[in-house]
Amino acid sequence: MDARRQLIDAAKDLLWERGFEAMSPRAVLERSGAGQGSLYHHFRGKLDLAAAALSETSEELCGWLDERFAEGNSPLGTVRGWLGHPRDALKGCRMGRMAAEAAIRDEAIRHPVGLYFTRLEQKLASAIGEAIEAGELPPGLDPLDLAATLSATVQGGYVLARVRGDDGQMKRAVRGALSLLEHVARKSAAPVRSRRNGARRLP
Amino acid sequence: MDARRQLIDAAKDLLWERGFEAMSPRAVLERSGAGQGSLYHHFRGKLDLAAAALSETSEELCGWLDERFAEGNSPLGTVRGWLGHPRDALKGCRMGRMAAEAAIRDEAIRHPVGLYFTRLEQKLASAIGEAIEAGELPPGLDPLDLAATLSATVQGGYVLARVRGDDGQMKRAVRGALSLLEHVARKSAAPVRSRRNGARRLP
DNA sequence: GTCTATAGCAGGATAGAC
DNA sequence: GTCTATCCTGCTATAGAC
Repeated sequence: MDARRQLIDAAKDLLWERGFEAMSPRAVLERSGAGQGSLYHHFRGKLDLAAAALSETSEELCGWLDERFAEGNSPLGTVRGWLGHPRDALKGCRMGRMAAEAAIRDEAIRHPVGLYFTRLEQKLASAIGEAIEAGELPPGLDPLDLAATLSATVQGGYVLARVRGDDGQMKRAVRGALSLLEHVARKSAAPVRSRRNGARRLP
Repeated sequence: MDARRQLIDAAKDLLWERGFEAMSPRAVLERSGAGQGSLYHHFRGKLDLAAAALSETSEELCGWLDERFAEGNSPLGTVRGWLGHPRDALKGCRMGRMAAEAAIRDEAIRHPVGLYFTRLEQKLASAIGEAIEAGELPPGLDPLDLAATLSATVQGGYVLARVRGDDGQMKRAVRGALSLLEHVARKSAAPVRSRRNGARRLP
């Protein structure tokens, strides 16, 4: 039962480093230290192993999101904090990386990855919605649209950084997004701040 | 000399559909109708062929950018037009797709891809700069940062669409970006519009 | 220049002993 | 449950005839 753990851990790493297509069962075995039989005893094959590994990674990242978005900042501060969080741009995103794989069409692969982005979108959209209610952002912005824009900016930041071989591309993309938020926020800072208390998020 | 053409055309398609790792020389040969020998006569191998194919695609897309950004709209209108241009989100970006490939570390692969994004960034940044000078956008926005944000939004739109299996994600990401631009533009519409004529771009 | 034939090797999975 | 040995397939490249 320990071999299963080792196999999943190795697969998680390799999926991040190489992606699904380029992750060979052999490489997983070597890195995990397990023997051939273990892999095919615990999993139906490479795809099944990858699905298990991605599910774990997805849950870890979702857990991280839950923590991050539960902290006691203002809604807009939370969004800014998430945007500005340091990222190893040249390594790529463990979930977003799967977008280029043909296997993303397979439900077993797409499901865990999709879950992460669904969760991210929900968290962002609800923080944005609260920011609007609190007068930190102007009404007229659609929270779902803006959530998609911001998560796309980060995912695109990974892409730009990798194709240019320059981790500064992520920084620029994030700075630009933060700057847009600043500008729309400044605009709404004075006029609103009204009847509604906004939704404070602390206990 | 015709075989070379067929090979490159087939490679361009396959790189888009499957990416570099998953593009086998065999598949290229089958699709192109050429024989084994032709490939290794005209190219040193798979990587060399892929580099040639990506260079062509990159030039085509750069040419498209040149046309697109030379049209006679206002600077901000040009940016909006590029953002809103219809895209087949689930197919992915022919250039951005390469970000996930390990081969992106190879200069022969990264160079043509990087060229496209450099060109895109220049076009966007200069249009944004002109928009600022013309008072369509507020000063205080950094054109390079914003250019990175917008190209990242589109690239991320592809990623989100593919991992969610939902082409609407691209639309949302783009709508959100357009909406942010609207808001910062409205803000600057009145105050500026001053001494400088802005940079008109028609002949 | 283009073709067919084939080499050499790695990927993914299975068999069967322990 | 875990191991080693092994199978089949397809990928990448080369050889050498036409």
